Amino acid sequence: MRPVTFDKQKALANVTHLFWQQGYEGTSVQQILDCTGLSRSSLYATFGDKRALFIQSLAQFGQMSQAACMPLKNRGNPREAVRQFFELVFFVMPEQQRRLGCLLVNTVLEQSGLDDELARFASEQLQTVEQAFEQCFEHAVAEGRLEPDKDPRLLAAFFMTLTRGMRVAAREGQSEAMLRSMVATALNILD
Amino acid sequence: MRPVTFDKQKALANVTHLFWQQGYEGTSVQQILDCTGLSRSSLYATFGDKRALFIQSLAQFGQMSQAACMPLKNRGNPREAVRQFFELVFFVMPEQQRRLGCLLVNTVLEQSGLDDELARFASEQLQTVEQAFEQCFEHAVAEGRLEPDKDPRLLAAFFMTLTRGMRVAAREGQSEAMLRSMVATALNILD
DNA sequence: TTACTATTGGAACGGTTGTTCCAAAATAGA
DNA sequence: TCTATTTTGGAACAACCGTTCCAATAGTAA
Repeated sequence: MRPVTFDKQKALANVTHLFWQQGYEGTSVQQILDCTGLSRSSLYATFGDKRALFIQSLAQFGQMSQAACMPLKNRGNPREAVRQFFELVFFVMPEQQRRLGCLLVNTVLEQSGLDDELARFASEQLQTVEQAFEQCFEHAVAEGRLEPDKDPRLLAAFFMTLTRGMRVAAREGQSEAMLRSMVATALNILD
Repeated sequence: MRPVTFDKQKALANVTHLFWQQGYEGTSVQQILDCTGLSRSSLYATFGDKRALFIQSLAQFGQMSQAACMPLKNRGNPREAVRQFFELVFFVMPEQQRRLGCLLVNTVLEQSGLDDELARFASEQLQTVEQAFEQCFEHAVAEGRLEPDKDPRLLAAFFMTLTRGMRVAAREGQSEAMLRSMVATALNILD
């Protein structure tokens, strides 16, 4: 048997980055071949067609998003947990990468009404992050770190929506300083 | 001379609605012909090519967005002005329309990195709305309706980013009740 | 070295894209 | 009614889309 000569994971990462920049419809199979160095046959053999490949990219990106939820799972000051979440999602990466926004958000907007299955898949990944927020706040209320009149579900939706908005703003080129200020402003909601 | 038999404004409105649903790349010229009833020749004669037509759609949508800023221009309680803005942008229309999100936001995400000129044009329309927010808060501070330690520019960016996020959430199918709650939560920032 | 098998490169496919062009149709003015 | 002018319908275009297929290649095991 002849062995595969390319790194599947690395190829997928490159493709994900391409989809992240240009979206699903904006990326052609030819560009995918160029950026991975794969041949058409190899691409279809290892990943299936373009749509299947895109789903794998969404899944990979979703896992990265999950990783950014880690601070929300540490018990402690919820305000600090949320701050660290935004730090991970927006400010750890270089500006060039922050300007791409979020592949999941981009996909929801691009594919709603066109391929609702893709849009729903992306949306589900985002909801997982929202659940991490919600659990963080639930624990905080239970442990007295958050006033009991705060609604964990509403707060989670609020911060998730702010995240979505900041992803859009980042793609519009909003400055890091302004993004940081908005986080600081929003954190007052928790007091 | 032979007169034109169709209503140009109505045709543009139909096209705008189509772009709003499906995006720029997701909409084919054939679909545009079907939804307007125009022939290829008439379309190209009156609107130019697809890209030029899309720009006209963006401009039309931008004007609608400006109209929603009216409450921000009335002197009075800024909190009430902001509340009315969200009322106009999200809750006056039927759910079916709210679920489309915002053509400008959709375009920013779709076209950044592909056709930066289109993305910038859409982004500029959004910034005009942000300026309306900023002037509203500036006046409010000057007239003592808002505490002087509030930064109008930051508050404007914050509410604009919340709007962007809510537009995404609306396209994801977020309920009206939840969207209303998020507005109520955000308004606390002004206290 | 030989035979086998999975991988690979590239040609070829039908379909759709946006755009152009031209002849036919239709109306206003004379 | 006749002419002039513009709109209109539809054919035709080249370019690109995603996908399939097949023969050549290359590495492995015997």
